[in-house]
Amino acid sequence: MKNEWQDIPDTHIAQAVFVDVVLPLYLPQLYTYRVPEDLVPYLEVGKRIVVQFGSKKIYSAIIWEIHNRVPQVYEAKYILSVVDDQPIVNKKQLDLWQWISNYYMCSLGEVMNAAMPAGLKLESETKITLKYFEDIDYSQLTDHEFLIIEALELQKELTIKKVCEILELSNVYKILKSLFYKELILVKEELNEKYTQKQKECIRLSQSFNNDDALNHLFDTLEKKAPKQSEVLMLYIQQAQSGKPVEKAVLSKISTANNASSAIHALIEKGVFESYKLETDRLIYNDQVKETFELNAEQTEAYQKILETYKEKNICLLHGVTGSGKTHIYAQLIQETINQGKQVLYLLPEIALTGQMIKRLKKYFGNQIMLSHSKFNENERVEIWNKLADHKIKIIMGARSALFLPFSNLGLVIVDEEHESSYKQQDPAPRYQARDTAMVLAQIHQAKVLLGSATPAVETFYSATHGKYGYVTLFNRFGGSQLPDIELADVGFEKRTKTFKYNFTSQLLNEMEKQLADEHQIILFQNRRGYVPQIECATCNWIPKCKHCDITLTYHKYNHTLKCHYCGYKEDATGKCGACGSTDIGFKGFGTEKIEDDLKTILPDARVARLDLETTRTKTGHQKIITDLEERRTDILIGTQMVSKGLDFENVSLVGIMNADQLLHFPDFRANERSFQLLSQVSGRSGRRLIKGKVIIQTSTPNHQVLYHILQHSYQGFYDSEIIQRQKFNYPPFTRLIKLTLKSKDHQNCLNAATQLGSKLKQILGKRVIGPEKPLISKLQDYYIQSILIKVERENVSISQVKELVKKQMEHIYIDYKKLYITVDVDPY
DNA sequence: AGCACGCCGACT
DNA sequence: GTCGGCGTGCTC
Repeated sequence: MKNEWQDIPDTHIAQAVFVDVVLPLYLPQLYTYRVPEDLVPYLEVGKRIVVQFGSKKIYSAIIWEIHNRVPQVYEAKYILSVVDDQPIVNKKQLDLWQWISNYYMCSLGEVMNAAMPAGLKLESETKITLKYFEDIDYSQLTDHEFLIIEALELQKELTIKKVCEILELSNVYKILKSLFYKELILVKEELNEKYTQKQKECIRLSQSFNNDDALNHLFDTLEKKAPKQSEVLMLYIQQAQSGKPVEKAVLSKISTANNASSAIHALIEKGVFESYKLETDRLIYNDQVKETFELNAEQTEAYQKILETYKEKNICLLHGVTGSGKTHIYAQLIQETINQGKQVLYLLPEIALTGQMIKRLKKYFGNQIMLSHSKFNENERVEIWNKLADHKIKIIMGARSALFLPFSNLGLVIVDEEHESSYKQQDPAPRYQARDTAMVLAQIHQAKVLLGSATPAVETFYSATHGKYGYVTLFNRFGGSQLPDIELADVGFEKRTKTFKYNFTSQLLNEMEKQLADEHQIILFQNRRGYVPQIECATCNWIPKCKHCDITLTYHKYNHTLKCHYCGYKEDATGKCGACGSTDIGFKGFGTEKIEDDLKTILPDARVARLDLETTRTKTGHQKIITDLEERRTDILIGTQMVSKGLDFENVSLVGIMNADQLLHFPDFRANERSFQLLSQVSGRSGRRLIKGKVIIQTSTPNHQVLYHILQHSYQGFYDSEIIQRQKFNYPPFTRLIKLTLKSKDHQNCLNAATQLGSKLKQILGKRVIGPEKPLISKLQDYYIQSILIKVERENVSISQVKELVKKQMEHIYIDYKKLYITVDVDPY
């Protein structure tokens, strides 16, 4: 017989336990902590633990790995506690983090920062308090110290940040240290839970009044002496009949008494009511599914085809024109997926998240669906996170960051408007492309992906037509509305014939007058906000530039300022040349504000509105402009990019593109693709069920390839000519790009570092390396910029090896050059 | 990213 | 001579 005692020790030998953790910091590695024996049973990958990092800071970190490898070169600190009962980040999420960190060349800490709502990341704050309240020898104090003590006598507790504010200093450490050694203050690190459950105050009858006799008696006395209280009590009883808790705020709101809340208080005082707190959701949504939907014949066919391709492929592109009813197909697939008990992620570009489509899906799916976007505050984000983790919702509709939510059982990921450049996060790291990351997420979950677009990204269409993705089309416009007529207006020609006035060709202007006479509405698209982009001295050609950036300042007429759209720098427009003092200042180019102004002269009777960053600063501003147009209080809407997305207006019959040239001639390999997408999309705003729309594009290069394909409404034509260019010049989808950006406040330092890094990379990668070169914007916020582009072919080269190599070379550069920052952007946009 | 330590110039 | 500036390197 086996000795039972011998089996046990192997696993139970007291072996030190360590955890590798992810800290929510921009640090390249994981850190190893030791776990006290009593906490070992609570360890689990994905749980949060509390650790001290550095000499004082305390953070919550995520457990990445639990192991027994004793660190050889340093003594590991002990973890302080385990926060969660259950892992807060599941294994699949961590797999995604790992992939993003590898592919986009960033640290796990950076991914964690993007992935978790701030409310779930705990960080300590240093707080100081007075040690003694009496017997302070003020004569021993410096001026600074005195100020702090004085503030503490009033406020009890101060954060480091407050101390800095009081002293108007950036570095207060030494002063605090001195106070600490004088034994006047105490310094503590406090870890504060950021998330708080929202509470609402509710009212209920106290026990002694909760019977008919007492109530009747009460009514008798109140009716004469305090009619308001009587009314409030009556209202309460009505409300309470539903069985739901009665909110104090609701009660006082529905009461006709003008100060009902004081009546409620009086009743509380009398012991009739009791007030209590109820924890509540911030996210309130409809309970019932309100609408159903049906697919028409073409949609049904497309839907069937999608299901068919899913038998072989996991990814499918749904290529459908605007208004062809893609939403219905999405809805059908969502329904199908949740019927199988699986979750759905529906990604949209941020700007589209305010549109009508969301309202529609909410009506179909009621409380099974939830929105997640940047306008939500931290507490709301935590609630979405928790709701999904607790399986209280099945469908998430959100912007790119929704990828990071705690899905456990995804069945379908929809990426709508898949070509949108806002799927790519620019800054800070992780610089991920949400569409591509969504495909990886789906793979982790064994889920299907549906990419939807009317103008697919060239890379996507390439994959779809080369058998990598399924491909389904949907081309008939819903409700039988037709594609708009598109015309080009030749700016060069009209300038020569002197018919070009105030940035309008006569062709566009005549059409506008005609449409207005028919009481139709017009959208004008100008990809530039402000009044005019530049002002220029007519005498010496001086152009005002930003002090901190290599950017021409934009003139804004409404507050008479010159503004840098990159760093926000502002200065008053003096009306004088900064070089020669001449007052003969001219305008160059034009923005949305200028168009609005000009229209007042040209079409004084038209009601004009403007939709751009300036007018939509406020939350409600955006919506007001939209509803004004919907309800026909606006005749002409002038807008930037914003007008191209997610808006459908019944009565808009004309879209004017003020200047297509700046789009078409933008120096970037995606300029053609962007132009085609934007022009198609803006054109799609014109014309609906009853009206055949018209689009007029003003350009000085009417022979441009892209415009030709726009006129033909031919995506295929555009793609065919574009893909040849991409292959010829080694651009995606034939290569992968890695862009390195070097920044330094010292111009020479930046240039030298870039040159050295460039030549080192060229030694190994040869002509795959382009640059270094001065980018279009060569200085931003006082930093000089150089960029290096690496084109890596898709076949026969290991991209991960290239990445390793780049990393190594970057490390060398960091040793040789100080005060230098390098950012890496994989698949830049 | 913080934070601590160390070196250096501007003042009592 | 000290105070406070900022530059550099480390954090398990």
